[in-house]
Amino acid sequence: MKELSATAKAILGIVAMRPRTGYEIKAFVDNSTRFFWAASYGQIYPELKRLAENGLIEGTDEPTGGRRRTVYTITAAGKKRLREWHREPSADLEFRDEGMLKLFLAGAIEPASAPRIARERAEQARGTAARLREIESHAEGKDPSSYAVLTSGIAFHDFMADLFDKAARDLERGQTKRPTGAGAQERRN
Amino acid sequence: MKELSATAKAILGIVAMRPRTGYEIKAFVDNSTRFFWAASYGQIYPELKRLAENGLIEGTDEPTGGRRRTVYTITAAGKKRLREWHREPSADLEFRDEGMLKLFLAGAIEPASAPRIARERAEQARGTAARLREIESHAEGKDPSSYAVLTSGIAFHDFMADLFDKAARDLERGQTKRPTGAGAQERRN
DNA sequence: GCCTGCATGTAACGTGTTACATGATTTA
DNA sequence: TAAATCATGTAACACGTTACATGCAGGC
Repeated sequence: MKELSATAKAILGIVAMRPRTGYEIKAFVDNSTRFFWAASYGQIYPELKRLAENGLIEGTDEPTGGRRRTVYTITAAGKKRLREWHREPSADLEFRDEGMLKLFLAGAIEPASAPRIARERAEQARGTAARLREIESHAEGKDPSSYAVLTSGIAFHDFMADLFDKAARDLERGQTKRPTGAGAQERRN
Repeated sequence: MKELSATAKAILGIVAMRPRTGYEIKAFVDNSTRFFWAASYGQIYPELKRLAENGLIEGTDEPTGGRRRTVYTITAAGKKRLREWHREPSADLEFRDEGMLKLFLAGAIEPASAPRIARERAEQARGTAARLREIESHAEGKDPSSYAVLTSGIAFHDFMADLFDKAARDLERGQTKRPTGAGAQERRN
């Protein structure tokens, strides 16, 4: 039995919260972890099968009328595996941000458009923060740690919005405080 | 000539800053855009060929002694393409954060370890911020917009460190301020 | 003469998204 | 009865990383 991918662990963890079908897992991901951990049907269904084959979860047929339906429950082995994972060091966060990329390259493309790019990115962040607040208001994962993550997500996107607004203002004024000697040196680390 | 991938645009943009070899592009990415846009040789070299075939960049052989070396320069068509891209709406930022995932699932795995997870994640963020400060101190991309992005990256990781430290403190005290009625309602959006 | 850095490339692999196919149940 | 939602699944494709192969140049 090979290493599990991080996505496999995410699915395993969600099943650990309470038994669910593949469809329910997708719905749960879409309105909770989506912003830091997404998953598609193309991953979920094959992964559920693999986890079941490895004895980490167990599927029970629970049809609703004539509609087939398999509910997965975590096993003792699955719980053990999750606790092990919890103790291992985590991978660095990875993110790709096309807005940042555009802003970074603005000088080589059209310097004058830099403030606009920054403003647009700020707007995007505000939108995301608003959607997270929406989720928070009828929050499902109500235990302390998942609530902490939700709150952090909101704070994070609020922060990004402020950051890009500030960058836009600086760029508009042409006051980007470039590293011209003293100023930049005194605060390294 | 099909759509360019976002990575293709990143490479095109870097060539637009000044002519470079594939090797130099990789080095540049590794110590500037890496934290919001990474790229590997496996992408860079094939992509440079494709961009050249499409007439967006042009490769010139400039060997150093007997060592073959191709320097790529942006063409007029390439510049045009970049300006078009600059005007299109950007994709949402996407990020995956294994530390956040662990924290989110902590309640279903081992609630008592949640503060530790949060502290570790904070430590990681401090490390990343420190590496960015290092880059900032001998910054290559010195134009206002790329400098703004670098500064933002530092502020971002500092913020993440504070965020997770704060979450850790709250979780230690068991004071996670859960959405118990009024408090949570009054500030939704 | 050896190691590090410059330089180019590819094959294999793993991961993830999109689009499609199928069909039952519930609600308007 | 039509549309939305519950439910499962896969095939094709796109994207990215890792590991390897190759070879020259410069400094110790």
